[in-house]
Amino acid sequence: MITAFDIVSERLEPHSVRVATRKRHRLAPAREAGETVHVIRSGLYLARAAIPPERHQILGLIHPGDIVRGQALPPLDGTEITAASEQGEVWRLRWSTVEALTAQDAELARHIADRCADQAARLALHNAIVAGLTGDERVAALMLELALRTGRKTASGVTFEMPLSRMDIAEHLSLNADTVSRIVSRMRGRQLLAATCRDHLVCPSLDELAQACPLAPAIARLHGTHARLEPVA
Amino acid sequence: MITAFDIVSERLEPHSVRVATRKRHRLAPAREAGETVHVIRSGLYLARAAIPPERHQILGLIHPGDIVRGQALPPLDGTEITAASEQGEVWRLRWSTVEALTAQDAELARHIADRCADQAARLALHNAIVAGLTGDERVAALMLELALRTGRKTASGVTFEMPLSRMDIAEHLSLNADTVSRIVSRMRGRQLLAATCRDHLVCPSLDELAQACPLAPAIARLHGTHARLEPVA
DNA sequence: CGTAGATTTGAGTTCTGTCAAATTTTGTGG
DNA sequence: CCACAAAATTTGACAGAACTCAAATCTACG
Repeated sequence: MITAFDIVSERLEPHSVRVATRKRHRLAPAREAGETVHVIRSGLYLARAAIPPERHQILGLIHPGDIVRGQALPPLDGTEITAASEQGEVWRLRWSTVEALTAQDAELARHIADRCADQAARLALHNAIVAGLTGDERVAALMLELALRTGRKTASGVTFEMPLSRMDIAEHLSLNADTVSRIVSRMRGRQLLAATCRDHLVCPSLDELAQACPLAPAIARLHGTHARLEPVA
Repeated sequence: MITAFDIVSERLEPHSVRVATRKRHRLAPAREAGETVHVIRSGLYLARAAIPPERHQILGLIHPGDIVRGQALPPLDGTEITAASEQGEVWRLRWSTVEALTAQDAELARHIADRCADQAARLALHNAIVAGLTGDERVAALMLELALRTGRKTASGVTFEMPLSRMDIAEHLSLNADTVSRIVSRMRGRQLLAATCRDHLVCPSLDELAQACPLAPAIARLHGTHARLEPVA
């Protein structure tokens, strides 16, 4: 099956610079002169910014398939994209190149516009999550998102990578690292989550996790019920 | 001077349905089948959604010039656009129409893509504001945004329309209506704001208001230092 | 002028943040 | 492979900001 991801990849690849990243690798997007686009191929990334004085804020999670142009990031100091996963790959190119290509290729233009709209919807949903839910519900939302995106069905439940530190989670969900720790402990106690090795979690039941988050249906619709999670036929 | 707004308007007008709105008028965007686009001509609008059970959340403020396609809103129940201003005008058309037009017109495509990127940047900035600032700072951020967008220089300072109720502000900033009331009272006490008639506020000094919000520079960059606010030459 | 709705304000509660100490994990060198 | 230092996480005690509930005002409008 040819996906939108494939089409975008095929068209942009010849004009892209491949960047292999390791954890904490930082990409510096340009907003204006020589505006850049980053196309995420694999791995999880974070858009972050500094809030004066001495604070950091995660603006959003960036997943494979996402297309991030510099102008779509706010003009905050220290705005950058950092790799959360141990390894990942990003393609970098200039927005002017993308403009030239989409002017010739309506299909590409459509896929890129759709991608940007989806990402805007995710940002808005994240607004709703942070603004409208309790700490516990927010953490459940994040776990659900990662489980749906990267989880794999195993004997004990859905196993997924958790590349974010407590501090990252806190900055993403507008909580405190200590509070996040408490909430995760509580969730382990309620059997909503279990740790396997470090950096990996198991969710025994996605349904129960979804119960813990009022906005779970919307998260599922935007992050997809991944094929890997379906019972094997 | 021909602005991007003019170009977009000129091209889309023949294909649009004009909608004149009054306060609390609700527009229902379609996400999928017959996906809609709303082009804001005048007035302030709110994107809102319901959070089960019995809660509402404002996803973002929508200003004149903004282009809102259905797919850029999250798939939450009760997602809609409501008019905040007493009167406003919106043009409604189908996204498929916009796609057909942009395929023929690279300039239009560029302006629309830029607009969507700016709006994404605003969403991300709003994330940072709600997630990273105190209640007082958030309210200052909102007041600054509205003052920059719609303010006019008068003898006593910058006068601007405040079409949002305390409840709206609370839902937008993730606070409680009572708390918003307290914060605004405190700001009046500190001379950061004063009320003229109902629905209108005066800010004696935008600089002092900006001092009260750590992210003021980014807000100013995204919402512009409006010409009306410049001292008359 | 009177009523319905919005706003303001007070009192008490709860959740989360702050700080500090204990514990676990990770990375490095022997 | 083990020991040790550095970093991250967990947990407790306390403080503070924001929420809830309720009553008092204020405003809009018929």
